[in-house]
Amino acid sequence: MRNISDIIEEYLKKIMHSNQHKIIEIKRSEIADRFECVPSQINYVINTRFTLEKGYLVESKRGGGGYIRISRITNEDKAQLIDEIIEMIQPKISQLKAVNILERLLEEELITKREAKLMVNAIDRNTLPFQLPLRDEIRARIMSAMLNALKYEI
Amino acid sequence: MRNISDIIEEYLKKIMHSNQHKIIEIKRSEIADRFECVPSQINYVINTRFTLEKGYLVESKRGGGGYIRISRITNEDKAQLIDEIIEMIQPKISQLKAVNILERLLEEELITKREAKLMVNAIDRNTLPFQLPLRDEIRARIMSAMLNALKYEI
DNA sequence: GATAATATCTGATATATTCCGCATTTTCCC
DNA sequence: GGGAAAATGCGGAATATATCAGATATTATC
Repeated sequence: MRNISDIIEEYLKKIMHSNQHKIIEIKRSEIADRFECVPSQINYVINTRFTLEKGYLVESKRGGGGYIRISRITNEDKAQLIDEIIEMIQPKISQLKAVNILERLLEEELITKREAKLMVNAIDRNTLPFQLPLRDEIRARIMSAMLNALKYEI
Repeated sequence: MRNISDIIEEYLKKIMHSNQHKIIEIKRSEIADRFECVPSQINYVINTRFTLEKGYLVESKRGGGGYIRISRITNEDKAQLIDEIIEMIQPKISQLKAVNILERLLEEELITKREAKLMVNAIDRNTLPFQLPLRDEIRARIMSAMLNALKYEI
């Protein structure tokens, strides 16, 4: 007998694959009712089986009209490269090194010129009003966040 | 089944876009009757979905002959729009308002989905490890820097 | 059997929607 | 000029929905 988490996971993947766009939108309470468990059980299933590393993007909205939306996403090689870059820049990175990384991504056509310029501006020393080493730490955080946004196509 | 606020929002946007000048004038009570909700529900929809950050201007008149008028703010000049947004967000901006601005720029096709996502991640509260109001101030600076990168074509 | 990993649920918290009850403004009529 | 009708605005309560930390239970591994 499998556990309720496996059953819910299987159900969600089934309805996702039957959807041409590989995207589903659910209400926690409805799924919980259907499988006779508490609503936060759905959170557990989603947080453990539908992660970015496994190729899913989860978005949600609280309150009346709330929902949970799960999308399938792709492009593992690029994701891996970006993960390596993110790991490289922890826990802080200088502006010069950051710009070099962005130039590399531009050369490999993983980002556009506009995106490069946007990111360069976001992490410029004039944008971040802190002393070193805090400025380099904040720069690493912002850089990582932006790179994370590039890992997958939707 | 979606909630009544989303339905009213969609209806208002539809009649606005079918209008060449992107301006509509409504009576609260008429819309409320049409969608079978209380009149103040219209206030809620307008106050949350038709904000300045999202590119709308709302005017109204109470009393007999009262109305609500909603206009789409149009900007012929992209650089001017971005300058106005940069001015709007000084000296600090909340994450919600920033996201609304980016959605507006996305709607007007001034930025791509990827660029929007990149910027949303850069200014997310999880990226900026500060207490309020400093976090909103840093957010404004990063946002301004990124918007400045978009003012002109490369 | 001890420990680690995973699963399930509780209770608190965050966010969004809907409506109530009243305030305010404007127009019309006597 | 005053009162009634026609209109919108708003603070707050109630309700609807999701997330999350942590406690506890179950299962897996050694």
